[in-house]
Amino acid sequence: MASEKKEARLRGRPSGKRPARSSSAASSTAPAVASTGKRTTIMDVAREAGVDFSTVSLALRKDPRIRTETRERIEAAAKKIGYYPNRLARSLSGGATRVIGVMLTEMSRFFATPLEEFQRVGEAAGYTLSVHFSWWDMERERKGMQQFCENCVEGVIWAPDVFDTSLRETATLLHNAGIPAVLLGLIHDDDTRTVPCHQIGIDIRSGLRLGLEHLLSLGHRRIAIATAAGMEGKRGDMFQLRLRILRELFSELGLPLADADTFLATDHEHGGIEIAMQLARRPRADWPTAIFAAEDSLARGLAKSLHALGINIPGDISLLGYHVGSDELMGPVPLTTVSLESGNFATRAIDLLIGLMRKKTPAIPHQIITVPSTIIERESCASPG
Amino acid sequence: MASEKKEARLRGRPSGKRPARSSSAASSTAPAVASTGKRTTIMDVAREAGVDFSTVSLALRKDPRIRTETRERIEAAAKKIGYYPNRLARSLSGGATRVIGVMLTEMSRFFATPLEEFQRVGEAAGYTLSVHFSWWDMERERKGMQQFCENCVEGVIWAPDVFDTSLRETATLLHNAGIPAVLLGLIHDDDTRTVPCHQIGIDIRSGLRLGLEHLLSLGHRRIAIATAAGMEGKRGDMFQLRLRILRELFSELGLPLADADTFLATDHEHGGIEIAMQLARRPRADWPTAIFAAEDSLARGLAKSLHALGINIPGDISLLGYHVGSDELMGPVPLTTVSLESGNFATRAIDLLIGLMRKKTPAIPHQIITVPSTIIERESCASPG
DNA sequence: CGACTCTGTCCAAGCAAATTG
DNA sequence: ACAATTTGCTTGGACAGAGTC
Repeated sequence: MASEKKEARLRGRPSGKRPARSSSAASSTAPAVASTGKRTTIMDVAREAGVDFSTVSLALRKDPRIRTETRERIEAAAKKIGYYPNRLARSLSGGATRVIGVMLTEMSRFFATPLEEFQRVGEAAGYTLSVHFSWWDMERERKGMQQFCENCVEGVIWAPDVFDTSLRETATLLHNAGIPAVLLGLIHDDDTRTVPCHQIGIDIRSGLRLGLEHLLSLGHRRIAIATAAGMEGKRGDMFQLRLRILRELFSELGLPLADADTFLATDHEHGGIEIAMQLARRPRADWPTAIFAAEDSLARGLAKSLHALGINIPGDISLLGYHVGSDELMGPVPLTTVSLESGNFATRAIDLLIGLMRKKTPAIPHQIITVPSTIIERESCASPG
Repeated sequence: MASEKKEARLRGRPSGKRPARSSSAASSTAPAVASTGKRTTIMDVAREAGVDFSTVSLALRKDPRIRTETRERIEAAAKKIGYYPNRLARSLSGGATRVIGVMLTEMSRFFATPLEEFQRVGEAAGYTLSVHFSWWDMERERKGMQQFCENCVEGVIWAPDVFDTSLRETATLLHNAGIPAVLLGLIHDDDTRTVPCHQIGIDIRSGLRLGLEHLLSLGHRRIAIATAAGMEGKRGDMFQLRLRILRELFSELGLPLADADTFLATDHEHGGIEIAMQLARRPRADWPTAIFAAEDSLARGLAKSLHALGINIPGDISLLGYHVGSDELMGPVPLTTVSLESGNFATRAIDLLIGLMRKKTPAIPHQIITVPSTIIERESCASPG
């Protein structure tokens, strides 16, 4: 019986397949699956090299127990028959799938750079990305997370965009599955803090406040707001939120804010021209001395438009941007802007996650990191007059 | 010996774990992994329900061989101890991973809608997305595809953006692995056609030609071009290409094209204002009667800018857009545009791929589908004068 | 010469499910 | 409803054979 078993091991699978030698007439790049319909396995390599299949496993992962000469022979055999490992089997046995789950609400421009960043850092650390969109449907999000668990992802990055009570349940789901997770990009109000999950968030209020204080310190007293609060959908909600916070900050700081100085565009990308024209039609004496555009793409469009209309930045008017993504185009005037500190917050998120995945013990007291904003002074803001 | 084996089966794993009953004091949502560090398996459910683990396997997939009563008992037990299946094991045994690999060059705005579309259609068909970016690095692309193979994805969608000889090798790699693939969005010149892979592509030339012919048929004889050929990077290359083709088409159609009527912006999103201002500064007699903006985002910005400057579309000038993605915002004037036929070409790609994955035999003669363009007539184009 | 490391290789028990008799 | 087998790989331990004291 023992010999029969050994025989089976050498044959690989029980099907009466011809020994590999017979394929020596084939081209050097063996069409592993396409012809036979069966993927080549470690057993095929073992047969080809004349060793036990476990030796192949050890050799291919450069285990010191295998002599160099033997290893090279095995590697040659593997290459010859076009073998590559089956990660499913490897993961099932070894535990690590090397997959990170990424749960986003939608593929907005806002997440483009973060997503690339997850890939860049993840790839360097040997991870692959599994991406899922929820479209703000919490049930879809939960199901996606469930799939992440079933697929044994090793970590999850998660940007739900808005607070919802279901976040707590989802976080618990992940926690029970032993999967470290990083919640990305929420504002850190009290509700958010109760979600039991590591968090990297943005403090919109303090960023906007920083911007206003910067303009105040330059001597501006009549500051206008430009935002795309007229946009539809969730994106518009975010601009609405910024507008609301800005209004609160104006009153906190004792600044007046005329309705005429609250410019609401319907589109953050192409809305700049509307605002520029509104401004241009007014008598110069009735201009604010600075505009705080609560989104960089709007600020860039505004800069281009003002420039095209012959309005000088910052000579005639100062322009301050605000952004939470990464820097992009400069436009006609290098834009002074409120920016997240220490580069990209997406990088911090993926770095944190990879750290959590490495040490198997997920620190129970969840880190809640608020990425502070900073002013990047370029050329679009100056003192008035 | 047999009884010993049975004992092992019932115990599940060899570690001297306490029977599940002892956890009955725990909360209803059992913290499966978080406490023990071990995931609950089908064996745990079996022990809880007092049946064999294979019975659990059958019951959870509603096999008719299992009595309803037993099944319900098993389902209750599974729920109680927080069991969910391990797809790794399921895939290893059953073959289907239900994962689609998506290989993109970068997370540009261009791919946002397609990516969401892959998720939407894929999710409906029970698939999950594994996303990888190559950043035009063909070696990185090859490695990513290799990983897709190792991870046993069931299909690949692939948008390399530019033709490269390595595409042939990569296609062969996938073919040898028996993984159906759809190559997305290349122009179908002769080089592209030699890549042994199903393809869904865009015929830029015929789309642009259609646009020009539409303007001609409306009576326009002096047509301007607007494109963001001044942009940097790969995106700029694409606009350069459109510009080159447009120039060729002008000469083929015997149309004059003055340099003054070739508007080159440096930014497709905020470039509209520059062009609008250039136009506004000219005497009215020196205007073209129509502008063909070779990218919808540029066209929208241009529409907004012209509108803001008091220039009437299409009364004063007609504006024709061009796009290969999905429709977005309308702007001040609903834009007449050259669009891909039958909706979204991304949908066609994912539909094709899912079809290929279903029938295991990948049709050897590769389909090369060129998605034709069509004119969507809205309100921004009219006859001149 | 036997007890002793080493080495290089092999064995078999896993991993968590599906499948089939 | 159960038992046995299968999937492809990892891994700790077993086990020869060579080298050392």
